[in-house]
Amino acid sequence: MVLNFAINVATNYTMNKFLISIVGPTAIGKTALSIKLAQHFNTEIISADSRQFYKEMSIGTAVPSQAEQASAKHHFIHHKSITEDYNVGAFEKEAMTILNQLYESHDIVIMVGGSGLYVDAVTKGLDDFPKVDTSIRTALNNQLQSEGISSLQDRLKLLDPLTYNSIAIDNPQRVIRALEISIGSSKPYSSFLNKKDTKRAFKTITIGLKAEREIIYSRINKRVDNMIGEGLINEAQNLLTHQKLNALNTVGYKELFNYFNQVWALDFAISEIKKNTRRFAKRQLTWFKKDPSIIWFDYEDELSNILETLQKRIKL
RNA sequence: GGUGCCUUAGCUCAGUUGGUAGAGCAAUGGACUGAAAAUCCAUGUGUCCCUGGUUCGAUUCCUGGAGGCACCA
Repeated sequence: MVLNFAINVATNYTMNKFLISIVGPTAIGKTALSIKLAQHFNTEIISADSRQFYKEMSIGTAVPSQAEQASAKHHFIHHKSITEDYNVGAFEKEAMTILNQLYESHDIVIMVGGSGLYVDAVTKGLDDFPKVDTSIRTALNNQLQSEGISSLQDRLKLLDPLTYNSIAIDNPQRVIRALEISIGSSKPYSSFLNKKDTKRAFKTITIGLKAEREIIYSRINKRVDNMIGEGLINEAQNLLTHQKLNALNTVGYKELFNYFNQVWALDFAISEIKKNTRRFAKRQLTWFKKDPSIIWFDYEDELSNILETLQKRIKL
């Protein structure tokens, strides 16, 4: 205990590495800001966007353009295939590896992304869970199909009453996740929680971009139209054979699959993309709103204002 | 110009045999520890077109008006 205390004091005292994390709803201008900051601080960018990982998707995920990627080095863009299994835990580990490498030659690194869970995985850390066989999840999903959620709930109540009482019990993904860990490890899911006292070797400064809801929504509508103009329909059509993959359970693609499968008219599919993107933005706002450490700026604020705030907090 | 029908939530509409109203969609609020652009939970926001009358009481019935649609001229 005494030793741990001493180490913590020592790391805090010498901490002079910074992660500037940029968050906010989709289509508000995070990418542009991240590149300006990367250029200003002569550093690189970590992307925390759960769909920009996949190299088969570009237009619908609003991946930074070639020019943008040329003006600042990006990590975690197009580094995985949609056919690979990928998740937050793997992302956290890879991100920490890259960050440690970057901090050898940089004092400041930029992170940008709209996936709140992935952002928090880097800044706050996740608990360690044992790896369990994927067949368990498959079996649980089959059980959900054949017997309904209540049979899964009953099972969880037996294996992990603590989790049964604390999670959103109507949410199949939560119930199945808790069950697969409890079954696969023979220990309750809850027994793995809050075990890790995460200490990062860098200090995080989080910048949030905000705008009136109406402005966000009109930017979303415009962006979707632009995506269609840039060839999203063709990009989605080429992925139709993979439509069942989790990576393609993605706004912009799943709606067009309904068009290709002759369930929806094209105009309707496009308006659904807009609607689902609006709802996505709303969920992002809900996530980020509750983090009191975020320093918010209007999407039209001058870069100099943001830099001024950052300079005050960065003491190298 | 005549006749008929319509006007209620952001949209499409239901309804009240007279006691100030409710569905779907849209929207809004929230949750979130390896599916997270995923998944799940909660919420009805209203000059019932205007005016006058009847009535204890009118969004509902009656008079007049406005707007819309259809048909006839």
